[in-house]
Amino acid sequence: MRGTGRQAILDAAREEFGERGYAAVSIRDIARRAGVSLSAMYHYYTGKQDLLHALVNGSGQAYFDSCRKELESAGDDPGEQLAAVVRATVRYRAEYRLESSLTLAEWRSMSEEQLEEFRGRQFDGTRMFKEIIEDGVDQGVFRTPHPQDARRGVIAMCNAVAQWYRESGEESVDDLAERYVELALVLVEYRPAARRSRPAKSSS
Amino acid sequence: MRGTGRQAILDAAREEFGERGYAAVSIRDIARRAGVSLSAMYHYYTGKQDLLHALVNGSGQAYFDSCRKELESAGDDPGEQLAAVVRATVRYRAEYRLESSLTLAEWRSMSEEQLEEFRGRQFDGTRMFKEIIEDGVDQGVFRTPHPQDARRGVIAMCNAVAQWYRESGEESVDDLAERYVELALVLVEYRPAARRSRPAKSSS
DNA sequence: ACGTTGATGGAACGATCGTTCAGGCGGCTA
DNA sequence: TAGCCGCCTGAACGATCGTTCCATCAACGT
Repeated sequence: MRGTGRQAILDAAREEFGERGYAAVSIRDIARRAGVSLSAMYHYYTGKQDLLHALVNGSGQAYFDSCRKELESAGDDPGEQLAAVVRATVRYRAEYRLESSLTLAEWRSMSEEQLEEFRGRQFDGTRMFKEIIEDGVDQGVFRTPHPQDARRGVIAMCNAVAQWYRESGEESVDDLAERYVELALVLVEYRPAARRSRPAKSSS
Repeated sequence: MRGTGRQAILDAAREEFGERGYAAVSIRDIARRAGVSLSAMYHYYTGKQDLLHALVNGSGQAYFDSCRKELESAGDDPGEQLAAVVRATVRYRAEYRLESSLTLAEWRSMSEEQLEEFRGRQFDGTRMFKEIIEDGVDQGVFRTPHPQDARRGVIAMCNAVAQWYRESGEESVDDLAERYVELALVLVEYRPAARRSRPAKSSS
C-alpha cells in the first residue's frame, strides 16, 4: 500500500528481508506486503536478487558520503577523525538498521558481482578505520598496544548497533553516536596531543 | 564420510549451515556432504529444524560451563571477573565459530520453543556481563561513564571474533583471548583497587 | 477511431523443497 | 532356521519456490 509501485515494493522487501532473511522470504511475501501482484514486481525489478542489490547498494553509497562529510569537518587530529567515522557509522547503523542487518548477516546470498562490490566497500570501510588508527598510533596520540584488535573492536561495536537499536526509544541518535565516540576513543587509548604547558617526553 | 552416521551428519550440517545459512541449505546438501542418503538423516534426526537445534544447543551449554569454570578461578575483583568471561567468550567464539555465526545470525529460523530457549541463554549471557560491570562501577574500579554501552561494546567485540577468526592462523586462541581481555578492561576503564605497596594518590 | 506504451493481474511452468513410505541388508538372539 | 531390529536406501508425495507468458486496462498522441 504505502507509496506507489517501485517504492512500495522496495519498502516491503527491506522489511521482509531485514526481519526474516533473504532466503527465508519468498517474492510472494514481498508482493503481498507491498500490496501488488507478482507480475508488478517483475515489471520494476528483474528478480529476487535485483531487489537485494537495490537495497544493499541504495544505502551503501549514503554511508560513504556521510563519512566523507564528517571527515571534512574534522581536523588533522586522528582523535577527531576517528570520532568522525564512528559518528557516521553509528548514525548509519541506527538509521538504516534493516539494510544494515541485511548486509551484515546475508552477504552469502549475494551474486558473484554483488559480492565483489560488497567486498570492495567493506575493504574501503575497514581501511578508513585502519589508516586513522595507525596514524594515531604513529603520532603517539593513540596508545593502544593492539591497534588491529582495537580497530576490529570499534567496528564491531558500531555495527552491533543495528542489532539492538529501535527508533521508538526516547533517546536521540545523536546522543547515542556521541557516547560511542567516547567509547571508541577510550578503546584506542586516546591521549590528546602534547600540551604546550609541559615539555613533551621523548617517545620511548 | 568423516565419522559415522550421527556425527558425520552433524558435522556436515554445521559446515553447510555455518557457511551458507539455514534457509539456503537443503537437507539434500547436508546428506550429500555427510555421504549418507536422505532417509539416513531422518533416521537420526526428526527433520531440518532438529539439526539446527542439535547444533545450537550442543555447543550452547559448553559456553556456560566454560564461563563458570573461568569465574571460579577469578576472585572478588570485577576486573578479574570480567577478564574471566571475556576469555571464555572469545575462546568459545573462536573454537566454535561455525555454531557461533549460525546462532548469532540465524536465530530467525528457529522454532518457537527453540527461540525461547535461545532467548533465555542470551539473557543469562548478557546478565552475566551486566552484573559484573555494574559491580565494578559501584566499587569504583570501572570508571566508564557509560556502563550499558560499554557492556554492549564488550559483547559485540567478543562475538565478532566468530566472523573473522580462522584457525589456520599462526597465533594461538589463548593469545587472542588475552588481548581481548586487555581491550575489554580498557573499555570499562578499569583502575585496579588501591595497592598496598604505595600510598594511593587522591584522584584528580 | 486507432495504435502504442506502461502498469498490472492471473495462470502456469519446471525445479526444488521438506518429508514420508515401503522395503532391503546384516547381525543378533532364540 | 526364523524373527527381530538398527541402519540405510530409492522413489515418491504435496507444497512452494523463482520465473515466464499472455491478457487486460487506462492514458495519450495522431
